[in-house]
Amino acid sequence: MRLATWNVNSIRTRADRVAAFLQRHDVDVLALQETKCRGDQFPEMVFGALGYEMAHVGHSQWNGVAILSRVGLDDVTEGFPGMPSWSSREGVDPAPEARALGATCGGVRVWSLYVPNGRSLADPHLGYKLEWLEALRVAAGGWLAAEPEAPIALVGDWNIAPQDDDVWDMSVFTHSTHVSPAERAAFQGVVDAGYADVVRPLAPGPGVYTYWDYTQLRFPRREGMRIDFVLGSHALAGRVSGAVIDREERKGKGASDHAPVIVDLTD
DNA sequence: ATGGTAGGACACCTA
Repeated sequence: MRLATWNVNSIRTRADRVAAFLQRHDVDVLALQETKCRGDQFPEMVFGALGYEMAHVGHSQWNGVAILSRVGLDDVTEGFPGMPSWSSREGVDPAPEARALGATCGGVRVWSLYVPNGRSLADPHLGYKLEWLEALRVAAGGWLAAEPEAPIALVGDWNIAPQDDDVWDMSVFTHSTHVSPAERAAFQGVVDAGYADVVRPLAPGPGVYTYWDYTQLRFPRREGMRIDFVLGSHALAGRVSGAVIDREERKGKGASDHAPVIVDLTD
């Protein structure tokens, strides 16, 4: 089974590109983030024609996650138990949730995750991000406590660069989110709950990234960040036979600012 | 301290 994750930055703008990607790589399951459309706007026909079932949770403007699968799509769940809601906070404008979608595909429990962007170290969104990750740690730890050998993949845009090598220049990030000790500890918390980064051993850094800002020629200058991850439970990690970050997808006009991450699993 | 570019409900916010 071939599993991929991609922050697509608008599924409507890039539906054809995603379709071509699915075919080029022979992908079985694709988790998408930042679909940026309502449920009724999702281009279902494009992917249905290719034999994929899909589930998606959307919003008019931001966020939005989806899972496409041609190996079954069962037990679809919006959000994880305990997932905090930004809009429940007082004194701040409601922001869209639509950040987590789970489904069982080909026997693997797949979660497409779009971790909140902390915006800046002083912004209350960073507190929300940490709260969200803590709730994920608790939920994901609970799944393994109940079933230690469950094959579970937590995939998506984590908005965290866990290691210094995951950004092109640490000095640029000294007072920024994505690299703060608190965010890195939150990421490590999920790892400690029983989920390993299954891509890094097969695509080690430095200089290996999944995201390049659209501005300032970051991509041609190779100034990127590794912030998209496939974290796998013990049972899932033991089945990983390959991993690729498809840097080619960041090239050319009409590219997302993120590259897809692809993992091969033995049956 | 700002700007650069790209997305969206588009002249303004978010990434």
